[in-house]
Amino acid sequence: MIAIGEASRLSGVSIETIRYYEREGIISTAGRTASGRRTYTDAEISELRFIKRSRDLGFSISDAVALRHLANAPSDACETVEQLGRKHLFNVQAKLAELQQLESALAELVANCTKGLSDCPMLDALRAR
Amino acid sequence: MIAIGEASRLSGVSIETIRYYEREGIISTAGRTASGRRTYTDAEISELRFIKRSRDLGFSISDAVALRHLANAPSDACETVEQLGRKHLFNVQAKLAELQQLESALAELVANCTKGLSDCPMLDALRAR
DNA sequence: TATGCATCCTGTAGCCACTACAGAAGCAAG
DNA sequence: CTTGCTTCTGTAGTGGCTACAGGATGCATA
Repeated sequence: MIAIGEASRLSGVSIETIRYYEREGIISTAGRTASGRRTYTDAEISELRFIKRSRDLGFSISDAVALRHLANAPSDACETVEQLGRKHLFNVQAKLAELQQLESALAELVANCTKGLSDCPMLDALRAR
Repeated sequence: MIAIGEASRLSGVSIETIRYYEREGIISTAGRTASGRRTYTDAEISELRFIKRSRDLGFSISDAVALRHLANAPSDACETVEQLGRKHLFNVQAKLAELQQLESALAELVANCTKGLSDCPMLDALRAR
């Protein structure tokens, strides 16, 4: 019988988060012992791991849930999965581009710091133009 | 006399956010007309712009506030500013690396979709190993 | 003067996905 | 029986906004 602590260790999802997932209906409701402690089956551990992997790939909770449903669907789910994946990849690439721009802007500002072009080039940049 | 709507247009900060900033003590308290509407001076618009630029560079609100204080400090603030900048740049670079990893993992998964190596390679990857 | 529309006000609740308690109860080993 | 670990429920907090509801004010036009 798997308790929540071991479920957490096995899935990589924290105890608090597992309880949160259950509360929010993101995963199925765990069984209980006579004294009220949650128990988990292997299938439920897989469920947790599936959500965890999806989250680690940056999918939102609702996407993760959708993917899980698709994983249990009869078939022809693959196309829908691919669409979800492409949409997410697109968003990730957009965020990546944004972050790269930010990085170079910031790197330039920091590099100017040591050059002593003015009193403080970084503050100058932040001040009004 | 600058009203909040124009302050918003001039600074690029939304009206709701300006009010939020005031409520939280992030910017100084705006003056009021007889009927209770907020009024802004040029200095306050600059203040908003400063916060906006800092936020656009990804600094946290508390960093932005710290930078603003440093901008008004007598001098030798530049070193502290540089430290803050470097710390932030470091975090941004870490996040960037993480996102790049995520992007390639996701891109690979999506690329496999069309190859039809299995029923659905993406779902396979999300399922337990 | 009346009307209508834009702008503004306060206060509260919601977003995302957790995370962090407090206070109580259960369980296993020595 | 005690000690210490685990688990329980319930609630509140995080960051940084954003989105209302319901009302007041300001200004231009008919």
